[in-house]
Amino acid sequence: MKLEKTTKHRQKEEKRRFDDACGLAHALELLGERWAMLVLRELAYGPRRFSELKADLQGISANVLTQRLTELESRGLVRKVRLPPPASVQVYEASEWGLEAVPTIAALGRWAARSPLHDPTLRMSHVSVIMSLQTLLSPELADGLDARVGFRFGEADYVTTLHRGRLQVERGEVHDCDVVFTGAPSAIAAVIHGGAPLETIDVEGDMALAKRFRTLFPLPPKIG
Amino acid sequence: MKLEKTTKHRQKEEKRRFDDACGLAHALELLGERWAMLVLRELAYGPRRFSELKADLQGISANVLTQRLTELESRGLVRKVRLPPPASVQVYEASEWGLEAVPTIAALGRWAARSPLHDPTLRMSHVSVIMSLQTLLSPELADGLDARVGFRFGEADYVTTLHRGRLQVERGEVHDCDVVFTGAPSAIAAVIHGGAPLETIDVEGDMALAKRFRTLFPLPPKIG
DNA sequence: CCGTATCCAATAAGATACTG
DNA sequence: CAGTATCTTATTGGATACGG
Repeated sequence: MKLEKTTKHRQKEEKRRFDDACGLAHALELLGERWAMLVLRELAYGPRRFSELKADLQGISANVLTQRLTELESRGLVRKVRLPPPASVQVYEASEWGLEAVPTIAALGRWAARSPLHDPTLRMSHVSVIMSLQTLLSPELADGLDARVGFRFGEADYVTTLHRGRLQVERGEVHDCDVVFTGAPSAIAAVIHGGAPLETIDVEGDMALAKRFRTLFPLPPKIG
Repeated sequence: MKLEKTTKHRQKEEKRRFDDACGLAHALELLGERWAMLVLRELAYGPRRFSELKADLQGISANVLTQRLTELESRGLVRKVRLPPPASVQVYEASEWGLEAVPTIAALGRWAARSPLHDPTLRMSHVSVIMSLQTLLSPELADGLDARVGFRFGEADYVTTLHRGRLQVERGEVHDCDVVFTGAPSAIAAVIHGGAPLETIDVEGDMALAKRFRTLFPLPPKIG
């Protein structure tokens, strides 16, 4: 005989909980769904529009992106904002608290880079490239070095400031930089993390600084 | 007209990848599936048997647990070990590298505890309770305090050592402790994190120490 | 162009029964 | 105890149609 429907039909509202007071379990309820952490990553350096997110999160479908954004908004990680005229476009931005999770998820990325299964030749978004710089910067190697380094990825520009072994990041027009890297995100990542020749991207400014800069972000050792 | 089957039928082997070189995306391929991080959490303090995992991960089904363990094993985070006779039982243990992810996922838990949606009255496993102590310990509050504190949860015992603002953890028999807490995981968590009266659990040993100990693990402030 | 909503096929998760 | 096998339900992704 069959039990009617199922023993205890879950209500739609309380679907798929872990029912675990552990903070980690709650973290997974907040942003454990597929794509959710990657959406938050894309918002790490400022608000983005729906179509940008869809383009940079290669493979996500519009309906899933809509759902993830709605969920993240209802949970307080993301806000839906309409920019004032004349721009007047709709953007999504991470809340203060949502941004606080970013260093932790970046640390997860650093940990995963030690996996032999990791394939660094795949596509990267510009956000991923900038985040990898912040995450992999070695304070020892950067010790005593001050620099203002610009990035032009085509769809987005960043200015990063190296100071006291930390890399501060701002999105926006490149100006007053000591050196500027121009190229697709994957190409720039290949130069900085993969040891590809500097000539494969455009570099303007202090070439000696450019050469030193690319040595400051050592990949963690692969596991054996 | 319909395209035959689908435009590009994914091979089973390359199912559901993110196709993103970002370390975070790879982390999610390694342990982003439902339950995977919680399985790893359960292995944080030593090997566990299948039935223990199934019991402590309330709500997981046997087939999903089997699948998560198999996947984590094939990815190098977990090893399947048969203990030598006379025990001769099968256990699962985290690899060195797998253990390296634990502080990061614990940090995610700490972040999530600030959510107003977090319900700390739900069930906790003994591993979660011990991990919450390690994660929430305030080095400032614990400054200068040395203590050996035991926990008897019924199904498992731990000895924790407070030294130099850090809490070291070992699973195993309680002995030579300054104070020992005995009770269900949720009851002990309620006393230490929730401010429940000390009398709701068993405390043996230095009562003054017990009273101070429970103040060393402040919850992060709720957002609001 | 900016999204939303809907439908459908393919997977993943869940419940439960069952086997060595 | 340690899982498999099987069936049901939920989620995902892809395509496409729709509203501002």
